[in-house]
Amino acid sequence: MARSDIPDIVIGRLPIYLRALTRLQQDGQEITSSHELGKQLGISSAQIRKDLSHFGEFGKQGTGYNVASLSSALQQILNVHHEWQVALVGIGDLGRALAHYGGFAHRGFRITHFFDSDPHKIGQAINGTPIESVDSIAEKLRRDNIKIAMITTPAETAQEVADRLIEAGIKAILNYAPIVISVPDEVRVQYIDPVIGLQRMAYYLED
Amino acid sequence: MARSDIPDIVIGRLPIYLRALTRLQQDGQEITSSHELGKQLGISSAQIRKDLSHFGEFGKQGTGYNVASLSSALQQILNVHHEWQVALVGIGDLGRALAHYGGFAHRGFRITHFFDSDPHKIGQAINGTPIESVDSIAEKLRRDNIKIAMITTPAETAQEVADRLIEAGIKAILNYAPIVISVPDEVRVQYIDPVIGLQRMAYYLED
DNA sequence: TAGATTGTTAATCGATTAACAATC
DNA sequence: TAGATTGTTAATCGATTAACAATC
Repeated sequence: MARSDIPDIVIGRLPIYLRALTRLQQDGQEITSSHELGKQLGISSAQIRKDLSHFGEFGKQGTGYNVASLSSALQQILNVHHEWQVALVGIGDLGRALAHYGGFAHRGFRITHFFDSDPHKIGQAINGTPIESVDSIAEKLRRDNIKIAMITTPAETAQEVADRLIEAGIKAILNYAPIVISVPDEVRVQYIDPVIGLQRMAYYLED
Repeated sequence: MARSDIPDIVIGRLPIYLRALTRLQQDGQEITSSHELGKQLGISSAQIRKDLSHFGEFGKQGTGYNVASLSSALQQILNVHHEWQVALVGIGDLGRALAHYGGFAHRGFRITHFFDSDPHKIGQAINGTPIESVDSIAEKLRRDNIKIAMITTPAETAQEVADRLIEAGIKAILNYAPIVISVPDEVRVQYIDPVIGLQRMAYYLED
């Protein structure tokens, strides 16, 4: 089945499955089933089987799935079986926290490029790598063929930064700035805004 | 229409609308339309009108919506017209970054309680408020009637922390730990894991 | 009045789930 | 063999969109 024929909502669940499988693997569990996974994730077993069926047959009737091989298959499908280098723009508290976050390493990503516009920050080292000027984004990212970037600037500069990243050939942006950015069709954007999640839950709270 | 009759997916878009309206308001724009909002957000105008229609009539034919009053209406609907106090458990780099983040203040939330299990951190002040022991979660959150919490601990302790929070009467959890936690039906959980977003986008990248 | 935009209906589209034959 | 679980089909369910009367 062609890459573009598979619903994006299915793609969105694959990383969740992968995360759960990795955890099972760490716990030393060798076999699992769509029922067990579903119960753990709050997803129906039928949905898990249907989702996986878009990509092939990974299970064994009567038994279930081998945790290691399904995990490995999902890594291949998601393109995270090797490590992507990632650029980070905006070195504030959040940017630094992400730079120090150990959770990227074994899940397919490593932040290798840091950019900021503040002359006081440029030249400072993070994880041994110097922070560079946003003016050099195009040059550096093209040189190293970087395809993924994270934006952790204030909302006011996020669109401008996005424009520079796109000019530099970036194809995937994780945007922490609380604003929707406009990008060409071939560039993907994911958003992280904690307040969106909080407000969504506040709706259901008694006041 | 009753609270529970409205699809959660609709609720999930309201904070996006509110965020865009707040921005328009800051820019001094007084009137907008479902078409303008939709174009900005990448959502169809029909969907925006349909979503809003669950809650009443907020526009004027031929004109559109008054930015200030629609914004205010959405704040009321979402229950963020007053400020919620929020507890934060896990004071690592990410916890500190959230504690210093200025973006909660005018969107309905303020972090007022900090917890950690590390004796070296307990007693330290953040924003003038001391970090307290996770052992005092139940006591402190019940005393102050806190309903919302954020978890920024490692995955290993997230479920245990969630259990404590639920025991303390918390009804909404924003979970930054990369693990699905199990909670009773009356408790809502939202997840933030940057790697999930990165992996989802990696699928579409050429390798 | 002419133009624009809402709120709403009905049609379309797509996602989820129930059920089961196949089979380990 | 009996029990369990997959992969898949068809039915159900729900969400999105097109279209338009109402009306500012």
